[in-house]
Amino acid sequence: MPLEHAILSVLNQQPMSGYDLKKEIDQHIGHFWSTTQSHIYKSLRQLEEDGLVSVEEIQQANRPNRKVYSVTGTGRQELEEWLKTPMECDPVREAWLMQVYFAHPLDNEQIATLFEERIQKMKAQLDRYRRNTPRPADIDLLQMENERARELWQMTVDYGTAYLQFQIAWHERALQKIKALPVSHDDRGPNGNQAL
Amino acid sequence: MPLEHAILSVLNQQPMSGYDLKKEIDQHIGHFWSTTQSHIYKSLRQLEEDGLVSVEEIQQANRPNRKVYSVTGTGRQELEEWLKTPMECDPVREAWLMQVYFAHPLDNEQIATLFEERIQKMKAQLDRYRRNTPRPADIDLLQMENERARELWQMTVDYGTAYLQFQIAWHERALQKIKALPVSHDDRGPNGNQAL
DNA sequence: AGCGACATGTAAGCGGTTACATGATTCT
DNA sequence: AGAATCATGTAACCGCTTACATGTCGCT
Repeated sequence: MPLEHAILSVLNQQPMSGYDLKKEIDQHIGHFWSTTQSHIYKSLRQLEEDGLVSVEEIQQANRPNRKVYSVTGTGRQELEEWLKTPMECDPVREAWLMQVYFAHPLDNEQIATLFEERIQKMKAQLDRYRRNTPRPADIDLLQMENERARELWQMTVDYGTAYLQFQIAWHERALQKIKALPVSHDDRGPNGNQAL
Repeated sequence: MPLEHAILSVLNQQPMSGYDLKKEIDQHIGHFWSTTQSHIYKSLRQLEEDGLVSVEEIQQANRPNRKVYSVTGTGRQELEEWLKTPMECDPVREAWLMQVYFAHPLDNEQIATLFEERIQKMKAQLDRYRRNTPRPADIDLLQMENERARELWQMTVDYGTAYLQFQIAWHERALQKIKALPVSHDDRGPNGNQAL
């Protein structure tokens, strides 16, 4: 469903093929929503079935034909309604917290290492994020129609850094707590973890 | 996969049935990992197929038989390896950011409303979260073997509040930016949104 | 009489990913 | 010669959810 709305939104700005959609989506919202070719083609088929988009096949010499999709009237209605309906706030759901909760058979250093490695990974991720998302100077290259669009886009970029910084900060605070944890009474020295 | 490891971890503390697992999981990690009966039964079957757990069917008079699952040797090995391997940091992925990015055809007040409604929802969510997760006083009721386990559990609870607070704070900052956004040049007064 | 706890599951669907298939053209 | 770009998809799987099916017991 999320992808279908993204597709609808992009097509509303400009009709295009599945192939183009992939590039457009990667470029504009890829920093918070990755996707795949096959999923796009699948969603496109669904959208067509539901009458939200229409296709025009364009003959091409020397390369595969293109299927150019446009939003229909119904599609535009659906899009408008989606845009105006605030999204649900998903409940907290973090698989890695399982590891924290179930870590009690490990000794403090082992748990600390787990956190340190995650912190390293997240810092690397933040670095990559900053390198890969275009900065204000490059924005003109992604030709955005207006100032408004550019600022909204910038907000989505900022969310990513803010989120990663939050994660890193939380993990660093958590790491301090781990180090101050009472020593496991399961701990029998270097050969611990008898609970496993 | 995440659920399977949670099951393995719980069973490692104490063999039990699928029915009991559901309650145990809800109680202990439900604040960051919701699940369903059917998913548990399915995972249990998978774990058995993979030889990570074994079953013992217990005859009961006057009520359905129970199938009590225990972790096997292989299961314990798998569990240990999982516990010591730091989890991946998933890339940012937030469907609601789509709405932010694609909101440019709406006028400022409409976007602001979207944010305000989300903020309200998240505050309600935070309230519920605080009410529903047991506080330190109640912890003894969930009999946790030791101080260590209790503190790790507390960390997972704290993550939830920290996360929701972060979200709310980000949205509030974003709301201010929205209000300062240049007026849409699509804006034709009260009957705006000609781009839709 | 009706509901919730006890206890097991199946079937279908959802949104998504991974791997694979095809085949011409252009760039290095 | 080999890789990237253009352009379409299919099939199988993943983790998970929703809805449904079955049946007893004890409480109100």
